Amino acid sequence: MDSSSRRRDAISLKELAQHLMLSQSTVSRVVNQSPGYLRIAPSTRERIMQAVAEMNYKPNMMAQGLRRKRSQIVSVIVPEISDGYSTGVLSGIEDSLLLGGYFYFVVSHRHRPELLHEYPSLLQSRAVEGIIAVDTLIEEELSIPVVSVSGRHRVGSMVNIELDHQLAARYALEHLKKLGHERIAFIKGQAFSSDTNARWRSITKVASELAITISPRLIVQLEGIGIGIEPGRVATVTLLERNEPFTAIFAFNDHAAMGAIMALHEAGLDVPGQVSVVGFDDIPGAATNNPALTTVKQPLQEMGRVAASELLTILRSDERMKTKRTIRVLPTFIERASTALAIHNQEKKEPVLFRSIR
Amino acid sequence: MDSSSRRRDAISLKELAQHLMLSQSTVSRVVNQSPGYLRIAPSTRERIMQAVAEMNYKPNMMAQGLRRKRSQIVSVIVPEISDGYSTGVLSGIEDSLLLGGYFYFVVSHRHRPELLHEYPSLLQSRAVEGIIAVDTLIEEELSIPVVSVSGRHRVGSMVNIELDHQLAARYALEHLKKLGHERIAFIKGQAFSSDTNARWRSITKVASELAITISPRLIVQLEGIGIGIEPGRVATVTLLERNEPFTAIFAFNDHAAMGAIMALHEAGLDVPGQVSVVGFDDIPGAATNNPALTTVKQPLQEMGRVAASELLTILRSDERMKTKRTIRVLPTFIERASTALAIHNQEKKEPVLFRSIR
DNA sequence: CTGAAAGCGCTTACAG
DNA sequence: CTGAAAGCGCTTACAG
Repeated sequence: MDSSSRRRDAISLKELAQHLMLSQSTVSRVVNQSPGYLRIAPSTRERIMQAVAEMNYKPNMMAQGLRRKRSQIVSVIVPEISDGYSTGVLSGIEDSLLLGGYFYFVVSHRHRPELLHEYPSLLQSRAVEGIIAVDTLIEEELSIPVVSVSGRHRVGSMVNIELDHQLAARYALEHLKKLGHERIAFIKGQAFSSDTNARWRSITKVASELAITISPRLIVQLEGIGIGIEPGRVATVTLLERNEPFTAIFAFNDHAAMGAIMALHEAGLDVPGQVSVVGFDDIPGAATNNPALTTVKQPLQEMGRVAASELLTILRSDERMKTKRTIRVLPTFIERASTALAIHNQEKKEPVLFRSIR
Repeated sequence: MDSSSRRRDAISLKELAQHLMLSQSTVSRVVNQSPGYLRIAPSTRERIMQAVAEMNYKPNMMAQGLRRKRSQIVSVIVPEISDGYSTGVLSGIEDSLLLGGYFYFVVSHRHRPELLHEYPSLLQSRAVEGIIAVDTLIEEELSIPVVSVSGRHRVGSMVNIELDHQLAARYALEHLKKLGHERIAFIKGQAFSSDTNARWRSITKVASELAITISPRLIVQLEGIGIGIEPGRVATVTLLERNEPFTAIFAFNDHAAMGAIMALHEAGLDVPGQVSVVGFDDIPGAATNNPALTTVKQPLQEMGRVAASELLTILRSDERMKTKRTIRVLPTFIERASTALAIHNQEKKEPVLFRSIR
């Protein structure tokens, strides 16, 4: 039986100290390299470090946390964990957090108000040191720092990681304009989605700069907390029923774009032959979608990484009440197969008119 | 300023007791409804409960954990968090766990051996009470219970949640057989994937029952820890280079199936016109893939839910060293657009021969 | 019916 | 250079 397969239960500082015939204080100091650590005799340090390794001593984080009043835990709160968006951000968060010696809880609220309300206090009772809110708006004022990823917070939130929505809108709109699209339909985000308004403002601004007219009859909005592509499909059906001609759709996110494409297909329309569709996010399924999605890519992992390292910075600096600030990250634009030249370009300056589906 | 917007810091049991002019013992007993709770005067109980609500008392879980030697935390370990598979399971896990009053850490090892080795002891030092291992093989023997989702464990693991691989193989193979496919290619899972062997055994077994011959030259295997569809694409390129005729591919998972379709397209082959492709898992992108994937669906959420509730059961029963057991869950079969009648059916009993791609 | 006391496993002034 | 002691916020025998 080699030492790696032998299983001992955790050993305590007290036992370790006894074994070494030293006080807990001394052992604790060298284990943690705490101030005063250097004043301890090198030979003693040596002995201690050796015993730590041999006996596989690991401090009990609950005791440590209780004493130091730091749990070394943060929490990430997302709308829905089985969603490409949250998941990309989470992956980036993990990178930064573990390097900093923190673990994280993840909780998802699924847009249920009770959960959204309960979680902060539940987490507080868990002595969580900070919160990263992904695409969710924290209403209550918390006594721990929160950094949010694309969710502007009235209160609490110290740092906001936000996409440069203006650049995003410019990418998409210039692309469509270059392809000759003039009648562009828009699928706005759900009212509860924290990005919805910021994104929409940028779109209208950029549209006017580019002299693109937005017809109110070509604006639809995602509704319901349904996950997946269904909300986008429904919105597009509504759009088609309005019987207002358009040659392109700019969707709030990739799911909505996929749903739009499904509705378009169901209505017998070709994408991108008759209608071009631009998505947003570049979630994993975007590239393999039918057709592959042209989309504005958010650097999700990077956003997570930045969020986590900002939170750690706040936690390390004792003055918790820093000034609020926003960190802007840049989108990129991915051209794939769901966009093409507007049809009236090849024919005669006249957008296609769709008959109502029903 | 109403009471909901006023922010107080956490109040301790001691302070609460002082305020009530009672001992901590008494207050603790009623807060926790611990044994002896009923012997306390109803009027006292009343007073305490009221104060708890008013002063918003929440026990400090670190102190509670230290004392009770229970952290009320478990950990989920997955290969990669931004992956449809893990994510589906996680979503189910959350449901059960939060109901039981547990929070969970999630860590992803990304197939890096150091991480795989380090995490168990890191988690142990965090006083995690149990581990749910998703598609990952824990090598070391742990002193805490682990339940695994589709990963057979030599050691440690108490409960295994496993798909009925035989039924899965039967679904896929019968489907292909019915469509007239006789020369079926197989993309096996990566060597490190814990499902690979079990699945393959079931496939060979069912194939022989159905009198389907598996040609060794039509077997390829996913390689590398690459994420996404690339490994499947590469494997399929290899397959095509072998120049051995086939009319269908049964892929290890949906990602691989998508990669296979990409490689097939690149080689100028139509799916499902010339080659049918069956996937596995039914991840979110499967339905919107081009073409939409016919696939064996794993009940991922259910698997997560069951895993979590089994773990909670073990944690609640003190006799930790229960007998090992396996819980089998059932797949379903989803027919979509990536499979069709074999070509030799329409023509003359002769499978298409592909020329080498290079 | 209720309380005083010990102790979970640590850290950290304070002292020498 | 090192140690004794207090205390973080709880729970739980033990006692009355």
